[in-house]
Amino acid sequence: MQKYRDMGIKLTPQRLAILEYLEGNEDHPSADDIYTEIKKKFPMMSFATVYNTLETLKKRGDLVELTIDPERRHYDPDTRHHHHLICRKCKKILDIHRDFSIEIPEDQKGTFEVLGNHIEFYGICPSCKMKGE
Amino acid sequence: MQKYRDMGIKLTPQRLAILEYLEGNEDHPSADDIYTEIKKKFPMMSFATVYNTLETLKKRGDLVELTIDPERRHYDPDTRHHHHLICRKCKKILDIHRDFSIEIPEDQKGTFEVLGNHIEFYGICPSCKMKGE
DNA sequence: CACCTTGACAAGAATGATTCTGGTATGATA
DNA sequence: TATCATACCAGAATCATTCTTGTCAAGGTG
Repeated sequence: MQKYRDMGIKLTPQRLAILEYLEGNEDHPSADDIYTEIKKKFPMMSFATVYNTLETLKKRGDLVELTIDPERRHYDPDTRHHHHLICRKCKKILDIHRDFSIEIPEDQKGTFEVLGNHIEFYGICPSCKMKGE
Repeated sequence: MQKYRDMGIKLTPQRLAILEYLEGNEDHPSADDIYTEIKKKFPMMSFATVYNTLETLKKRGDLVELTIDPERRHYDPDTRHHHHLICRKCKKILDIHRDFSIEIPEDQKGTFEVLGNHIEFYGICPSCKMKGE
């Protein structure tokens, strides 16, 4: 996240902790991951605060919500356009920074205004491949 | 779905109703959509039956679960490999049948075994564009 | 066709992620 | 430092999905 000196958002210790946790984080944590971690430092932390903060960051465009796991939402502080590689076994999510120029041909797109895209690659990660048969 | 004469699955009126509803359906319904519709014919229908049947079909490979909407799961009886176009406003989901040859370059993929991919295009559908400014 | 076994059904309880509520506390600003 | 908007916490509420249990019926067999 940009230096927390941001503008327009009230800085509280809880928010700072969340911002710090997210900064450079490439694990695509869930709200629960964040809550559990932050709670170590702030035992009074409430789940509502985590969700509220995530919502605020999302609205400001400093956080992206991923809809990859049907069980729970994951969050990605990397707001640059990129794609994901997901392990079918351990569910780990990896970033793919690469531009694939994909365009829907006119005849299928019609007047649908395409604003963007997101590719999910799925398969088996190295460590799972080693374990499993 | 292939002619219900399938093998290995016990045919019940409830299942037939669900199969019929799904046959050729391109609306990507949620469990609730299916439940609500089938309930008209079978007022005794239980939600558990819908979920059980969907699970069974999924296991047999006759149904694909879509993780596109963070609110609820959607189901697609079209099991051919294809992609989706999602309207940011009305959340409508459209099919894109087109092969995009996308490959992750070796240096990023490493020994990750990529089995497939799914592209989500998002934007504004024609009817929403017309309504909104 | 009658019987039997297995698996499907309904109803409702349980679970778990996310959202909401209401009252209190605290940054940011003057 | 006083003010005020806004964030915080705790817990309740919501809602999709899963689980449980007792009952029943589909499909195969004789």
